[in-house]
Amino acid sequence: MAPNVKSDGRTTRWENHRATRRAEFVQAAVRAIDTLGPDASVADIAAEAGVSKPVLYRYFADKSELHAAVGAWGTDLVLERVIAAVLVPASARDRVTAGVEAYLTTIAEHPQAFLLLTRQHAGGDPLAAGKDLIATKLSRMLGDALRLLGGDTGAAEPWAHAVVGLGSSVGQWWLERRTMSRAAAAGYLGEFIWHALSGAAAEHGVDLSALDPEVGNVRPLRTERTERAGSKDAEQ
Amino acid sequence: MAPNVKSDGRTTRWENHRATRRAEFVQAAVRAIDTLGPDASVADIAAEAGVSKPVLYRYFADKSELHAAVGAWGTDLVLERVIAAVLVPASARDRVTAGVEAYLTTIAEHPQAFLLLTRQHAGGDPLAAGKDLIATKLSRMLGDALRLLGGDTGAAEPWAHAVVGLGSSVGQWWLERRTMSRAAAAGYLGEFIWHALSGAAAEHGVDLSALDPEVGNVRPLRTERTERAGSKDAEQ
DNA sequence: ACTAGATGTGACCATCGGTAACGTCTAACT
DNA sequence: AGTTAGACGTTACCGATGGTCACATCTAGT
Repeated sequence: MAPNVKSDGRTTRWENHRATRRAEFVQAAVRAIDTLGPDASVADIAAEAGVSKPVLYRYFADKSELHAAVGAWGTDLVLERVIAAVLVPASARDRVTAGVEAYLTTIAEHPQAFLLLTRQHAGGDPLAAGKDLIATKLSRMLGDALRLLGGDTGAAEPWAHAVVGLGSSVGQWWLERRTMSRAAAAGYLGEFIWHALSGAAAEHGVDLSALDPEVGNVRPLRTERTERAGSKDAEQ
Repeated sequence: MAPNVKSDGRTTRWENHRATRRAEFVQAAVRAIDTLGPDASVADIAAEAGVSKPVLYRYFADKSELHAAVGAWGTDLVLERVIAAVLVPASARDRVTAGVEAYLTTIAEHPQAFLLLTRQHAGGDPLAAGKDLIATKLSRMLGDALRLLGGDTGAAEPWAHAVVGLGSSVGQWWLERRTMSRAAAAGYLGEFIWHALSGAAAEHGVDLSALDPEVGNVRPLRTERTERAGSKDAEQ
């Protein structure tokens, strides 16, 4: 018999199911967006998932919440890849470029879905889009780094938003007009970010490139896989 | 009889009027957006202008074209202010910060309208939003500067988009959560941009701060106000 | 057997971008 | 003079889309 004799086993029966179902719908949304573009309608997404609209609306309050879920999925994917790339043992600057390259590689896999992330959240909607999610996490990382280095932690937030906006804008540009190879774009972009960060660090008497091979204590970037349930990569 | 020659004084009579009327509608759109937010409907804008929808649609093919017009207006305004601020005689770095401060000041005057500029253009719509306009102009400026300095002109486009995206993202963040003063935000942002550009320049053997007081030939920035002239496709 | 809670659908509503049809005014042409 | 071109303006309507309702069904726990 069931071990959990809460008030009703009939209520708790679904709790597990609902999470997996919701994840399925997010994947369906990603597929629909990949094929139909970021303006895919809710009906399109429902059709892709093989259900009708009201079913979707039982899992997501409105369209923006669905978009936010897609954004969270994309955020996790991008962060995962970028962090993995940055952790490789190399010079600090090369690691920045590697991170940028991983970023471009990832968004190139889902170009349409990525465009959703760059969209600002619609007016009046309190739910934050993917960009804000990444900016918040990055802001925390930068803040920790600045604190360790004895820098001005006030810079963390604006710089985090700067890097995110920069990445989103250049990413979109690169996806739409592929006027240069991924490696070239990553090189230019990495150069830009590296100089911005290392220059600022140098101004405060810290030499970032000093910590090249030995990744000691000055690394606040923990792997920090978001403990969101589910393997997002199982797809297609 | 009716001559087949176009003796159209009747045709040319309106050409001047239409331009001013269109500008009026753009201003009405800005007012409506300022009060109702960036999602103001076409009907709202028409009401603000004191006309009905079909009148608007005689001047703008669709909503995105109206938005593009608002974007062009904002672009001109921002560029005008920033360029004026950058032209002040001071150290190169101070001028960067002054430009950033002018930028923040300008967008703070029309926060809602500014959000329109940050929105990406809708899917399938070939019309570029304000961000792309600025990015294109900035790209040309950077390209000229890089050519003069003997740098790699390939960096112009990605860097231009980087700066624009960075500005748009940080601008939006600063407008929404005013967690720091304008001067502070401008300081951090200016620091970031300055190090990115000067660091890259230094890598190519150019010292940007060398050209501090005398602003000589390294100035491809023309004032270039586009909207007044009417035809904004004067150059590509 | 009964119930809770999820599953599912087709029909429906409200909003909004965009258009059609219709009519008026006025300066320029004949 | 009368005619004409081209703008002015409105009401009413269409179509797509986000979002909801009412109603029916299935299944596991009580």
